[in-house]
Amino acid sequence: MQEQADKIVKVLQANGLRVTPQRFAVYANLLGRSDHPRAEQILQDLNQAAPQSSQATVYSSLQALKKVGLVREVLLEEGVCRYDANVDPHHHFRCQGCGEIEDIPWEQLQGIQLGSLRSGLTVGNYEVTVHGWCDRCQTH
Amino acid sequence: MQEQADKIVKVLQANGLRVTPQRFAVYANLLGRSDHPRAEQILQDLNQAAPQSSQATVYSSLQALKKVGLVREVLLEEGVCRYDANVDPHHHFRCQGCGEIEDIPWEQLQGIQLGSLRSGLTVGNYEVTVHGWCDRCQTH
DNA sequence: CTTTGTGCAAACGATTTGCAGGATG
DNA sequence: CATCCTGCAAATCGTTTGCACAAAG
Repeated sequence: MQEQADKIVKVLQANGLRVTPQRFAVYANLLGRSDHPRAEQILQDLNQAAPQSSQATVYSSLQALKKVGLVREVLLEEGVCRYDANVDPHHHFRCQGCGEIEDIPWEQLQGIQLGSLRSGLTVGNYEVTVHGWCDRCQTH
Repeated sequence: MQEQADKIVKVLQANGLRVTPQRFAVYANLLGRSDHPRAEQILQDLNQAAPQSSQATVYSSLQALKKVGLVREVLLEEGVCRYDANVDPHHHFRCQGCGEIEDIPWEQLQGIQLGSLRSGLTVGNYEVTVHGWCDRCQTH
């Protein structure tokens, strides 16, 4: 636990970010969950027991973390921005019933051929979004 | 042109939508462009010469068109909802420089194997989003 | 004539900003 | 001790809503 905390501090510093209790808490919270929360959900989670951070600070922490590449945005619903501390390439599955978002490991969707894209386009990265129904929402 | 207009009227009716000048204009506008505009851009385009529609009506027209499946949303940027009258399955390319979004024909990204998804998930549809740089933005 | 759409303005939710005080390196 | 961060409240952006009037089928 302490070891984990030290590691987070080091990662933040290595990326040129000052380590403040709030920023630490936001990043640690995001690392500890895989449900792609929105800023608001992180805020509530942090302040559940005792006030730890303000709304504006959560937003700015997320921006800072995003800028250095420690978190990324996940955009799968209209007007909703979710965050993910898993920055390794992976795909997403979104349940059309409950809205839950689940990671799909990179290796599980292989065989994509990007070679035939129109010339003139330079590919940086790509990802697949799968829409469907999860276990609990089979009765659509 | 007139032929095209008649066709649009028929499509709207076939989908159970009343044909109003505003709704017609929104759909025709979207059909005539491939740049995935936001609601606001459609509004401005329509009212460029003379007032044709109000903001609220553009939004509600888009909702109605979306509900019957004549247009779809494209979500590739934070907090921004774009619209597309091309509802055939296709993928998207987004330039990280200028933000331009370009369609990628479905056939151009083949070979995706969805078979190995975790059991319990039912696949509805999927799409690939490619991030990169377009012709004009090669100097990143 | 019944139902649905339009336009206006106000309301809304999510995110951003300005600024003064406080903490970090 | 210079720089950057925090917290508050106000501002902003895109979108939605309530309601009275108008138009479509």
